[in-house]
Amino acid sequence: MKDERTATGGAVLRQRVTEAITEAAFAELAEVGYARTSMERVAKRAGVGKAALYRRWSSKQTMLTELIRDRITASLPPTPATGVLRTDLLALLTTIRGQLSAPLLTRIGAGLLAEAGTDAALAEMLESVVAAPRRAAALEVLRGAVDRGELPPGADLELGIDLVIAPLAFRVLVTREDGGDEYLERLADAIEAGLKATAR
Amino acid sequence: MKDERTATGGAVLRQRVTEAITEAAFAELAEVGYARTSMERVAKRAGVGKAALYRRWSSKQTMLTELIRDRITASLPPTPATGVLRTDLLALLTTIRGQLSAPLLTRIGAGLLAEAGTDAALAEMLESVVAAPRRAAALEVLRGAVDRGELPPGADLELGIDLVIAPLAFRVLVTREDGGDEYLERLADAIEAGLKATAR
Amino acid sequence: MKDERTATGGAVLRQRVTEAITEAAFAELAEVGYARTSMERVAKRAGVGKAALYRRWSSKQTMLTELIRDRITASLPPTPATGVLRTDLLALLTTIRGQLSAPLLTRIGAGLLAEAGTDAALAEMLESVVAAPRRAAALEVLRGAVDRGELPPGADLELGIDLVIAPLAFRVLVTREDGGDEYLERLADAIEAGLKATAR
Amino acid sequence: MKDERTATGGAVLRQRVTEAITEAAFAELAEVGYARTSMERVAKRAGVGKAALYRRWSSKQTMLTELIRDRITASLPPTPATGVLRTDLLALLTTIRGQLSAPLLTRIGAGLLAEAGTDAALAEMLESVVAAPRRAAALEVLRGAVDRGELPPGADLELGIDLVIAPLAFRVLVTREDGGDEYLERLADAIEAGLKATAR
DNA sequence: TTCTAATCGAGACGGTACGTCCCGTCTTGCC
DNA sequence: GGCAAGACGGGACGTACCGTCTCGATTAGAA
Repeated sequence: MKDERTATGGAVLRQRVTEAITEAAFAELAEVGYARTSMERVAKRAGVGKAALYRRWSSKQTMLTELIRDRITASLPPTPATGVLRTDLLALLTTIRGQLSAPLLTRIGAGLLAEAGTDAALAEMLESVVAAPRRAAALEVLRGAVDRGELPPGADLELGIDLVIAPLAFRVLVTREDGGDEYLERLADAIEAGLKATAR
Repeated sequence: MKDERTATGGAVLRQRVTEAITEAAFAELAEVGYARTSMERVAKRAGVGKAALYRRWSSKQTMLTELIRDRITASLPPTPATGVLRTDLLALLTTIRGQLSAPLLTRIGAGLLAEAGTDAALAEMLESVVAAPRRAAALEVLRGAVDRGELPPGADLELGIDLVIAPLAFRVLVTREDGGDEYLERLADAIEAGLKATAR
Repeated sequence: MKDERTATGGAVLRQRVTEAITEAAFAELAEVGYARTSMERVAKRAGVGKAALYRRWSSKQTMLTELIRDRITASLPPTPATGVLRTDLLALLTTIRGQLSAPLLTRIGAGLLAEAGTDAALAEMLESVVAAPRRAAALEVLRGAVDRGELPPGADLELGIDLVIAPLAFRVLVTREDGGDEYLERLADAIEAGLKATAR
Repeated sequence: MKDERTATGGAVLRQRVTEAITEAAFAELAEVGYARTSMERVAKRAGVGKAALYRRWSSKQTMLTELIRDRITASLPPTPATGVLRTDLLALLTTIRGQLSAPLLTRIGAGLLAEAGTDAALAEMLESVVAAPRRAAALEVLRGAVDRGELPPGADLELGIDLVIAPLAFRVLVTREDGGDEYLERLADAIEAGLKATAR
């Protein structure tokens, strides 16, 4: 996160310590979840003083938010462009399903969302890092289909985005079923057909 | 929930106290959210000893889970049966949107879900009290449409349920946009057309 | 210290806990001294939560100050009244020497005095509980001698008080020699003769 | 103390840095007292890195002990020798009073003494630098009086030393009254008369 | 004058203690 | 026996220093 040096001489947060903390924090998150992760245990586990944590982040919330954001940011979805809507949709749905199914996310996803209700900075982060890129990818896929004439010009692409993301996210994160390949295929079919019906 | 008398003696949990606690708890939930609601503050706010809380519920989780469950249970969605799929869907979507938009739910919804990741009892409660009835209502609407021939016999009704619930929930709880009437209409159109495309 | 009950029902600081803390605190004082005594260790040693300490005293300083004050207050010097100045002086000096030599006092006396430099409440406490009673006892002894004609009417009794207390305190607390019986006798002689020389 | 050059290279502890630290340390001592003086604040105040302090002294105790010792050493009392006991005593008492009244000493005196209880090196320093020279001066004054026949040969000069130092120290450092000139005169009278009475 | 090694400011490091807040349990005396 | 009040042991929070260590920049004696 930081680690860029200051103007003159001066101390700098050490990469090794940051890495040890990061590793310990994710291990705790995986073991006890977002709410029960404690700074004290993270520090102990990383073999580090509590101050090393607070030198990097101003609070527990900030630390977890930032660590998770960085990890999520590292896995942006590519935008498929096969030239066929159904194929593009399937590829996108498969990618998103894979990212949502990551053990970390299923473990802490809801906790993050909950925290976002209180913490505007976290909410903004989730929007910009998690939601926006996926909405953008979905929008691009749909817009391509409109350009190629696979979807009518008046199709409600905003609704289309919701259809791409919401049912899958719901299934994986809330219902905690995995959404098998067949599910994805039928979802892709439904999205395509459904969107055609939304043209003004 | 309780307030049934115990076996011996004449002592019974007093209704007035239970009500004061309930009121205070929801007030705290609304003000500070699920995670930051503390038993200490609820007791103080209710003008009640902490023991009065623990006499009724075994833990903070249990108390909040139970209180919220009772409140949610009180607002089960009716199953519309107008004889026309699109009308039924619109009615159902409107009802669900109304319930999801309740200030309490937007405030603590994600927190509940997060806690459910750790707390199996809460997860089970949410499934049985929140999800199942709404899935059942959606299923009944869709099944009626199949019976009337509005949907083909092979339509994937499980996916249909997701389409009814997920995009709307996502919009209201995550995106925090309200999903206006026009959104509901297009969504209803997309569900109907989409489901027709899922027949084997 | 406290332990008097509040008006209605209500919790009360438990005597047993207070005693355990007191015992642990004096044990720590004896082992590591005033400055290095820590609340954390006192609590651990007493088998008590830190909060139990802070419920009784608002800070470490306050706790130690109050505990020590109470212990000191319990040992007020009696005022000897044998009718002979030299005998009275010897008795008083012996008593004071005994109290100053208590292991606790030699261990923490200077620390208390140091803290008093910063802490006006402590300073006032030391003055009223430690100094004033001893000054009063000395003054009474000397005034009796004036009344009986053993000392001239113009003798400087304020100086007399200093002569009774200071050399002995200095020897025991600073020089850390004990001031044997012979020392006390010569000191008594010097005080008597010295005071006679201060009459205007 | 230091500032002598090392074997190789050109590096030497820089005088300017040492001076800045010294000045900052005494400023902190004066402001917050012995116990609350922190290395961190001294370094910051001196515009110096913490390492600069630890390069010169091995610990906070050592640093403060050494700095204070050097400052005290600079103000040894001269031994008056007027040929008349009472005059010598008055001169000595006046000098000692002046030194004890120095703002620094009244601020940190008790703290030093307290620390000396734990820290043998500090205790030894105080004895050799503070106490011993003053005892020696007092002893020389008294011995001269014995030689001149102003005091009997058997007079208890050890007690005499206590009488010179203790009441005055007590008044200035503990009672925090100043001991006016009249007090010194009566004290001198009392010492002279008192000592005459201690001859075997 | 150039080289070179220790000192410099800055502050991160692992630790220990501070004083606070909340958990879920326990105790007290009133009703 | 329920009740209000709140003390209890325990654990985590975020802060302040301790004495040590790490950086790159400075500085002054030796070559």
